[in-house]
Parts: sequence; structure tokens; C-alpha cells
Amino acid sequence: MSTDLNTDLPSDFNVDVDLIIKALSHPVRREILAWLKDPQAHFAEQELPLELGVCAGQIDQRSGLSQSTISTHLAILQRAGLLDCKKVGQWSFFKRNDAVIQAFLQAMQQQL
Amino acid sequence: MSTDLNTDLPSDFNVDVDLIIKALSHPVRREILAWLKDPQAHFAEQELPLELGVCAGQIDQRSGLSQSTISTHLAILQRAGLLDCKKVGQWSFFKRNDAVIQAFLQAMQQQL
DNA sequence: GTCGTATATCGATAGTTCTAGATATAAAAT
DNA sequence: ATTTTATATCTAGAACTATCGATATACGAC
Repeated sequence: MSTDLNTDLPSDFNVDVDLIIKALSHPVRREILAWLKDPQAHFAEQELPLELGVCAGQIDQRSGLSQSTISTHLAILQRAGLLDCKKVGQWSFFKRNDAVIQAFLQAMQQQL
Repeated sequence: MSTDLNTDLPSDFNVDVDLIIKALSHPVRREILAWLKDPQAHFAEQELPLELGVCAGQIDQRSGLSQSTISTHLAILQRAGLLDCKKVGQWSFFKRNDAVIQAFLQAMQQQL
């Protein structure tokens, strides 16, 4: 494909549309992203500051799925660039990468 | 989920985000949608007017995949609402449903 | 060091999606 | 009427994805 009319706007960095759409094509992963949009509303019980991100275990809990399943979903979201992970001790804190999310939305508007 | 802050804008009708994302999560289906964005550029060889839509056979030809595979991909795009099909005699002419596509993009902006 | 806790990875199973060839349907051409 | 052409549907195998329980890793507390 040579239809790359990339205008290189500030937020328009490398975004792998295929990887991202596949990440988004599972409802649980979309739900996780939605929860992380408002951590206060969904993870108020977390003791450490939500600015760090939301702890993987909190997400497990809320989801009803097994720990290993959620860990896999989080890894897929991370590989797609949609989530960032910060490790603190034995914990993994996840937050949305809104720059990538916005860049993806822009890419979709152009490509679709 | 009761997070439906549906503002009912003109182009914001029922759009099944799950069905659509799944339809879009295959590269061949995204490619078909891209081709149909500019039929003149990709299907100039078609004899009947492109305003009708693009004939399924033309898409088969361009794709390199088998007739049955493309027929299935077209059906998936159609069920998601992304394509409309008009039958004329033994032919099926496909075109984009840009209202649905735009509504989907809007839904994504809200939900993501 | 040992134990408990948090997360990631592995291995197996079940479920889904992709693809193609064969068949069915229906219209057009002869 | 028969044949050809266009498309959809069915069937089956291969490839991929989701899920879980078990195991591994790594850190903290004791």
C-alpha cells in the first residue's frame, strides 16, 4: 500500500492499526479501557494513588475472569500501545496511553 | 451497562460497535472498504456504472482470494452495516454505507 | 533464608475465524 | 431447454484466540 498521506501532526506517531483493532476487538479489553478512563469511579478502593495507574489485581477482581486471563488481556493492550505499565515492587500499575488512543482514532478517520 | 449518554445526533443511529470492530479486524476487509472509497481508481474496468456499486466479481479478482472467501468477507461487512448491496440480475453491487461508517467513528470517539 | 503475595508465562482444551473446494441457486445467453 | 455465468451457502481442515489451572519469577515481610 502506498496510500500513506501521513501529515505528521503532533499526535500522529507510529500506530499499528492492525494490532490496535485486534486488541479492541475483544469486549473485555474494551471494558478495561473504559474503566481506566475514570479510575476514581471504578477503583476507588485502591490504596496507592491512582495517579500511578490501576493495579492489575484490582482489574482481575472487577472483571470476574481469572488472574492469568486478565494478565494476558493487559499484555495485549500493552503490546498494542493502548496501555502503559509501571512496575512498583511486585505490583503492575496500568494506565491508558491517551496519545496512542488519539492517534489511533485519527488514523481510523483517515483510513476508513 | 447504563452509560448510554446517547445524544442522538443526526448521524448517530444504531451502530453495533462490537460487530463493526470484528468486521474491521481483518485486513482484507479493511482493504475492501478502502478500495470502495475510490471505485474509479480501483475498478475502472467495470462496464456498468460505478454509481451502482462495485460488482462482487471485480472484488474477487482484485483480492487474489477465492470467490467463496470474498463472498463471505462481503457478507460480514454487510451484516456489520458497513456495506450496502444492490442486486441487479445475477450481479451484486457493493458500496460503502458512509452514514454507518461515520456513526461508528463517532461512537468510537465517545467510547474509547 | 522461608513464606506469602502479585504478576507473568506455560500447557492444555474449547471455541472461533479463515480459507478453499464443492454444491446450490438463479439469471442470462444460446 | 441447455449451458454458461455470478453469487451464496455448505463442509471440512487449518490457523488463531480465549480461558483456565498450574507453574515460575520476583519482591516484601517475617
